Amino acid sequence: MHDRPSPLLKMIHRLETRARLGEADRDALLGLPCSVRTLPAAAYLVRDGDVPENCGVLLSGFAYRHKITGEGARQIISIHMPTEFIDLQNAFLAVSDHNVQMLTAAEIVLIPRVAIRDLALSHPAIGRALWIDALIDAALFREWVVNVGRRDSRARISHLLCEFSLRLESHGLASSHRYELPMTQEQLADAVGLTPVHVNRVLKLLEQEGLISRDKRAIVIEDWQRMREAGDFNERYLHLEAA
Amino acid sequence: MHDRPSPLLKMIHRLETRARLGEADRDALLGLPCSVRTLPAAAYLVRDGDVPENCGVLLSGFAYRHKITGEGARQIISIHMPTEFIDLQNAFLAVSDHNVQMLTAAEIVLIPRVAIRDLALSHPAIGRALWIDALIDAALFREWVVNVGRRDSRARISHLLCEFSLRLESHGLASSHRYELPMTQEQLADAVGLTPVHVNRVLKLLEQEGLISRDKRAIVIEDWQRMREAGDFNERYLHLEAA
DNA sequence: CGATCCTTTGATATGTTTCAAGCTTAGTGG
DNA sequence: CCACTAAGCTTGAAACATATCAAAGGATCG
Repeated sequence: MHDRPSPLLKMIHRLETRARLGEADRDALLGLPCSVRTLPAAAYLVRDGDVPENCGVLLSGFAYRHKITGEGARQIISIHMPTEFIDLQNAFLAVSDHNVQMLTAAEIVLIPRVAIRDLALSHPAIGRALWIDALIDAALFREWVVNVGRRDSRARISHLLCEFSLRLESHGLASSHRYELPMTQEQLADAVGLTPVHVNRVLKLLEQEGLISRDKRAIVIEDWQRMREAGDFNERYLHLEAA
Repeated sequence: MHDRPSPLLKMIHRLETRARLGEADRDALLGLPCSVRTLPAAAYLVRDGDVPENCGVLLSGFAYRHKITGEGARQIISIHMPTEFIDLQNAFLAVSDHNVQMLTAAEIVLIPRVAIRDLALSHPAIGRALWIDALIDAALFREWVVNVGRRDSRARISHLLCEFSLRLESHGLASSHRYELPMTQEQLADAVGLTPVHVNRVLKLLEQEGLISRDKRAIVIEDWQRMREAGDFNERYLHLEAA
């Protein structure tokens, strides 16, 4: 008999940076019932109003959450990278209040919501790690409210690009403020509450100012200090030290 | 010897609507070390960058959370009513990423963060109730991102007025869509990402349209159905059934 | 009863959207 | 391997929603 390595290994590793896990905690996590699913870009995992049976962990690729207004406008609410829980709230809330969709082709691990919930409640160290995860999630939402509510277009976009850079680096997926932005300008627009046309103009402007350079969707932040200022960016809300 | 009734009674009662608590859970909550503090309107409880020792529960009055941008603009992020936790995230995250300020004079109960944290991790039923609380908090942030990102001024303000109405009613603090809005138009503006001048004009408009009526800060939503439409309001995100 | 804070109103300025069209790139089938 | 197509990006001109500036009018509270 021979165990395949759990698809959750990397996620567990990330949780260990949040709270020290014991042997029993690790075993419990490894024992979680789960199934891996491969989804193409743009596939929905959860829809607004669904009553999901699972929580998803992103293994590879990028995902995003969004809502559609009555007018048909879309607002992207968060962007997720590998090893992150995409919809932890399903563990405790019955009905989903937003959509979860793939930004790129992606693999996700599905874990029954009750399994996650029971683990969070029965294993203090795991509970703690999940709490931190969920609370950082909420901290990002708060910052996005500010971004979209009180910053002009240049700052909004700069802020998002800064956030993306630091988050990717903290996941070990980029360095030197250089990365591949996995979204179209239309999606970018929906993340910052602007039109795609205007996003295009602002990106061009940032490039002219020498703050960034672009090649297709590859972004290089050429001057991190000035970019931080342009985006009114302060990484405190990312709570990177909690990781 | 004679115990004074715990100031936390109402909050505990609210938690019981989230998860069934046993005798031991209730005792643990009642045994929580805590102190009551009375704060005047506009007093700060926590400031961005603080490392708070406590979590606050609102006993009476209203509080709000906000952030200030580098340009000096303020964005209000949430508004809190009696029995709610104002800053649960302090239990698990060391440094605060936003300000918590009183909207009106208020009484708050301070509970040491470690006490809350240990309780959340050691008592599954309490943990569950707190999880639901925190996740609903996050659900409101998400809706606010949408509100501020993708709705025009009329819808934004209508949405906020609808949210306020339902939340107050669910707390037993209002009925018939009639309530006292505990904020100035400037604060309203900071909650929806507009200027106070424009908020004023939109309120006037909503009044002319017969959707609301006002007297000082007393609001009556005269036509709930049309107001819901105007605000593109769907209460799903409030997860009222979880209560 | 004066002073301060809030609300209301008008005129003008501006950032962003909307509309429309051309351009580039990547993918697909002949 | 080329031609075709669809998707995304870029650009310009005009329209519009909201901001800004400025000042007057209420309300509230020592």
